[in-house]
Order: sequence, then structure tokens, then C-alpha cells
Amino acid sequence: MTRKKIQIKKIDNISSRQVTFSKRRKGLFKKAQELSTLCDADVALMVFSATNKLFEYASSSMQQVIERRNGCSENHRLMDRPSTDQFQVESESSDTLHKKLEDKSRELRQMNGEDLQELTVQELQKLETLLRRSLSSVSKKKDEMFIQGINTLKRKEVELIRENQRLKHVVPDLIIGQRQQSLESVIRRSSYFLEDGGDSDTSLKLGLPFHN
Amino acid sequence: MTRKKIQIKKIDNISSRQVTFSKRRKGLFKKAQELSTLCDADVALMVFSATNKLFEYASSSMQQVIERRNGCSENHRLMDRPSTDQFQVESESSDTLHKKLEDKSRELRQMNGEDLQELTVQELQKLETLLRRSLSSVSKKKDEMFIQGINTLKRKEVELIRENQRLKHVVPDLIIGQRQQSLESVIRRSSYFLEDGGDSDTSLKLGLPFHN
DNA sequence: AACTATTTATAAGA
DNA sequence: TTCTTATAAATAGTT
Repeated sequence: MTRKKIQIKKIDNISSRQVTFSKRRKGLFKKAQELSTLCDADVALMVFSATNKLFEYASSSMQQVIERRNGCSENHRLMDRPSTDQFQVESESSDTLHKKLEDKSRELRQMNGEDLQELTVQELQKLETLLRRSLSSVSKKKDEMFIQGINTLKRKEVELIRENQRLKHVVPDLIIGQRQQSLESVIRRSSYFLEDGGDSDTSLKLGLPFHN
Repeated sequence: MTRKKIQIKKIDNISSRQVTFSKRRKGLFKKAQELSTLCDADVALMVFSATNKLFEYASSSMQQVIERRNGCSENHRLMDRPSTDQFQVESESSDTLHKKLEDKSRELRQMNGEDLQELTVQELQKLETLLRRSLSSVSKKKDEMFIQGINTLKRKEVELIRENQRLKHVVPDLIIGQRQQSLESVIRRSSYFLEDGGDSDTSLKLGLPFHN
């Protein structure tokens, strides 16, 4: 939207992404509060960064807006009486889950080479070793699958060649059996088998056609 | 903001207010979704018009975001009557959280080179590229920190050498000032400064002592 | 709803 | 991070 028009898709570069997040978040909050003021609307905005940090704005109060929404939206029915205890339990486990999720998210980001500034040299070394090992496993597995795919294709090739040989013998027999009647047209129709040219299945192509 | 700059205060004229509400609401929603896409953020936006009509946007799901917020914000423990609705929200999101956790866990395992059998060749290639990139980032960061540590130590070394030089001049002066009284013992006691031998701080050692 | 003259937001760069 | 600035986007007032 300025020095250059950008595509609206996830920004690859991590630090630009963070910068853009700050800027646009600020802009969004400003627009939200302007809408609220200008048009006397009740606005609530929640933003979770990729790092799970929460930023929120509410023209009145967040609780209030959420409750108001629950009153409006349809999907809030389905009632059951939760005992207070039950509720407490749910709430607690929810907290635990959130913590776990955050941990995993952070771990994932670091395995993606992000948020490295919070690691010590030792941790970086450990991470490096881990990544090297993983990369090796993944490459190996990938190669295995390539080889498996190649072998499958080779087997198929051998079978097809064999089939072709058989057909090459059968076709002349048929022709003789037909006493050379329409010889030319038969041969023409059979050329697919005879020459193995062009795009027939017999040719060995390596695209990405192996599925498991 | 265009034909004329406006003040951000409630628009008096009702129909202009409604028009502005429509226009700006649309703009706000667009910005919200752009932020979500560009920065991989989870965004939820609720707007109640002055006529109590609800408009909402959520990059994932509103329930999910509200739930997530309840996990993060402090002020949700204060009042909270465990009404049926509230409970339902909690319960639903617990499921969602479990799913998210599972997803992240699987992703992590695959980044660790495990559970690769469920991936296609294409996915393996993508993972390989990702790992290569991450490994490169991590190695780079680690090296940066090593270099930073080395530079810190070098600076320290220079300072210490300078200090030593100064002391080497000061000590003989002191000795002369003392008219060669107990010359030997003074020199002996000062040998630490004079020779820079053994394990003094001046030597440049590279362990893992850099902390950030 | 459409149209623009302007204001605002912001991407890139310092 | 914060500032700057060229440019894209949003939008106030008008038709």
C-alpha cells in the first residue's frame, strides 16, 4: 500500500511480519475506535499474534460485548446445568491446555528458525543438532520413497516390455490368420504396441506420482 | 478524510451516520482480515450498530477466540457467573484446544523427523526445505552469538593489557619511592600484574560463557 | 451506489 | 525501534 503494492498473503520474512503486525494492529485499533466514536457503535476487537500474545480493544467492555453477542448469536443454546465444581474443572483444564499450546507453539516457532533471540548458545547448539538429525531423517525418508517409486516404475516397465514382446508375436499370427486381409490397417491400429513411442505408460517418467 | 477532514466525534446527522457506519465497517473488516492473513494472527471483531444489530468477523471462529481470550485475560476470574452459555463456551473450546494441541504435536514430531510415513513425497520435500531453512537460521544465529562473545572477550583483553601496561609503569615508581626498601617482596607481591601468566582473566578462553 | 478529491495508512528504507 | 517518504488505500462529501 505504499512504496509498493503487496499481495495479501502471509509475509514470509519474520521480522517484516512482526513490523507489519505492529503497524497494522495499531491502524486497526485506531479505525475501530473511530468507528465506535463516529457512529456510536459498540466495538470489540481481539487480536492474537502468531506468538499467542493478546491485544484487545473494546469501546465499552470486552465482557459486556461478549455477553451481548452470546445473547444475539444463535449457537449459544444447548443448555446443561454445570455444577460449579464442574465448571471450575473445565476452566482449569482449559488453562492447562492453553499453556501446553503456547509451549508447543513456541517450540514450533523455534524449530522454524524464529524467536531465536530468547535462546542461549547452548540451546541453539542443541537445536542445531536436532534440526540436522531431523533433516537427515526427512531426506532419507524422501529418498527412500523416490527409490520405491522408481522401482515400482521399473517393475511396471519390465512387465510392459514383456507384454509388448508377447503382442509383437501375437499380432503377426493374427495377421496371418486373417490371410493378410487389411494388413495395413491392422498394423496401423497396432502401432501403439509395436513401437512404444510417445507417451505410453512404458516410458519411465519421474514426476511426483507416488502417493504413499 | 477526504473531501474534507472530519473530527472524530459522533456524527449528528442520522443518515450520514448510517452511511459512514456501512463504509467504515466494511473497511474495518477488510483491514482485520488483512492483518490476520499477512501476519498469521487470529483476529476477532464484533460490532454492534447503534440499532443493536451485530456484525462480526473472526479469522478462525468467534467462539474459539473468545475462549482463548478467557484463558489469557486476568479479569475473567473475577465475576463470571457460570451460566449455561458460559459453560458451553468453555466446553466447546476445550475440544478445539485439544485438536489444536494434537495438530501442533504432530507437526512437531514431523519436524523432529518422526511419523514421516504419513507424509507424501511432496510434503517431505516441503518439510526438507523448511528444515534446511531453519537449520540455516539457527546456525547463523549461533555463529552471531559466538562472534559477539569473542568480540566481548577481545575488548576485555585489550582493556586488561592496557591496565597491565599502566601497572608495569606504576610499580617501579612505587619501588623507587620506597627507596628499594623490601624490594624483593614488593616485586614478588606484584608478580601477578607483571607477568600475566597462568590463569589470569587476560587469557582468551572460549567456553560457553555468553548469555544473550 | 458511484465518483473523486483528499486524507490516511503504510511498505520500504534509513 | 522509530522516523521518513513515496505510494496505495480509505473515505467525506457530492451526484
